[in-house]
Amino acid sequence: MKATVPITVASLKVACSQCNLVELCLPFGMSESEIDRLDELVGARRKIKRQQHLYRAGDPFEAIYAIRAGSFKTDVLLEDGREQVTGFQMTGEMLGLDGISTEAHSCNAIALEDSEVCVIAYGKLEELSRVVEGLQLQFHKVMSREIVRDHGVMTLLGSMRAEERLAAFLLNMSQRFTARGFSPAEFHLRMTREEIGSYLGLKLETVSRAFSKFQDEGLIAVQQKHIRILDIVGLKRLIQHPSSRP
Amino acid sequence: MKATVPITVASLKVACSQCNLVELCLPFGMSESEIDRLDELVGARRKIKRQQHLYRAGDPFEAIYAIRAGSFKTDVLLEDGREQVTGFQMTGEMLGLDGISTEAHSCNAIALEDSEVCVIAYGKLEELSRVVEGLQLQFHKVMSREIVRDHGVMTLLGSMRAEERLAAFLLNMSQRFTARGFSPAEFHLRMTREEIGSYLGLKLETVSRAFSKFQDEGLIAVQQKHIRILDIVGLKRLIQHPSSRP
DNA sequence: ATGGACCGTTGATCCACGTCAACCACGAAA
DNA sequence: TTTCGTGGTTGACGTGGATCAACGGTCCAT
Repeated sequence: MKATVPITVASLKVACSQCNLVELCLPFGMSESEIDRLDELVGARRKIKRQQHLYRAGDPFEAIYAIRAGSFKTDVLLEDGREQVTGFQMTGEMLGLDGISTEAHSCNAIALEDSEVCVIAYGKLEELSRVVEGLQLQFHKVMSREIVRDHGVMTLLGSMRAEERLAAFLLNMSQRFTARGFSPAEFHLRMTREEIGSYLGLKLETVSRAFSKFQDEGLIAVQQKHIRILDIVGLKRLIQHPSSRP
Repeated sequence: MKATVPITVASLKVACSQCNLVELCLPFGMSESEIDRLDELVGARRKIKRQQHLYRAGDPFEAIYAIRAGSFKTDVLLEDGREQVTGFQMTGEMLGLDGISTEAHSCNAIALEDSEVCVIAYGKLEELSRVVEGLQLQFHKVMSREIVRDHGVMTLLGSMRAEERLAAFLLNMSQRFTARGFSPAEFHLRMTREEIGSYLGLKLETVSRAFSKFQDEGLIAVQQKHIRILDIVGLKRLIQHPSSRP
């Protein structure tokens, strides 16, 4: 049951086994020995400056990326110039899964701040996941989670009103910051109101107004991109018991 | 490089190698010999009557399903009773991928007509895709395609107006019927206006009105669930050059 | 054939959010 | 420090689609 995969030792500190994101990233749930094998997977790291593209729609697909530091947005541009943000990604999350289906990326990935990603050659991932069972399962789970997440966004866009959407967004951010060891109640958004609006299917003015309203109601404190959640329960209530719905 | 997987010969006619959906379904792009190996994958078939559930949100995840005949919708129910249809699936398409991530299904799958699915035990799929490379790649592509499709729906929900959404929906249906050897211009919808509305983030009245408007404009002919597309180009134009946008 | 449930259509009205516009806050560059 | 540009806030107003309501067609089950 020994693997015969050639072990190209990757440069020292790149190792998954030494990365503190192990619990969020692809190696999650894998055994120590399995994770050791992963170290050959991450070929290189790549730094992306704020506002720069990691990849663009149409680029040939070669690798997926794990965010090591920083954050990104993914978006789709329509012919007539409209932009739809399809997601925000933070450390430990994967980028590029959309490219597998057609062997070309179907959206743009843009850094929201200076960031760094681990480059995972897709061919290598396929190869290794044939021998490391834990990797195969975890990779499938990562893809599946993306599908579930997208269904959540579809629900939000299809059946919630503006304030519910923003409340859901804030709670989601809070939960993801928490998972990364940051405060659940206080965080810094890396994206603009316009980007939030695009993601939530709203105009930036509507986002801004909803932030102000939440502040007036004592649910949060907003100062530009800095958010403090004062009443988590209140926000949750907003989603479950929409104010005025028959 | 021979596989040591136990070959449990599945009952005769169930075989993928004899299924005319090979070009749409999981075996797409695989070699003859690879497809032969698939036959052990499909453990059984299951018939689902109209309006019955194939699985429900919360059900433990054990298998994914390939639609052999009929069609389905998937939906998510919110606490307060709102329903969001997350997709419509036709023959050859896969169901249940959402369940991998948490090992429980996250949505409901309901037959829109009397249908039949191939049951693909997930454990077996994992096992077999470790030895049959074509299967591994194709499975990843299927999942990735689902992600891309969802991004398309998010774009539709987040940045298109009612008539654009419906036009996009009709063109998508037309394209999928075509891929199955049916007419691109004439087909029978299996879902209600309310289900279409839920999927598109609109109320059923709005869907109905948009259908009528398209008919008045000579783009389509509607008679209940029967649709005839009279002007495909006109529908496409509707999406690319939204009528009244600054 | 006939009654009834469900589905679809259409009209009148309402309101949540988009649009347009003015202004303000902050950070980077000079 | 001033200036400039980008991003955020707020107000006034307009509108696309939701809501409410009435009615019509189709398909079953009896």
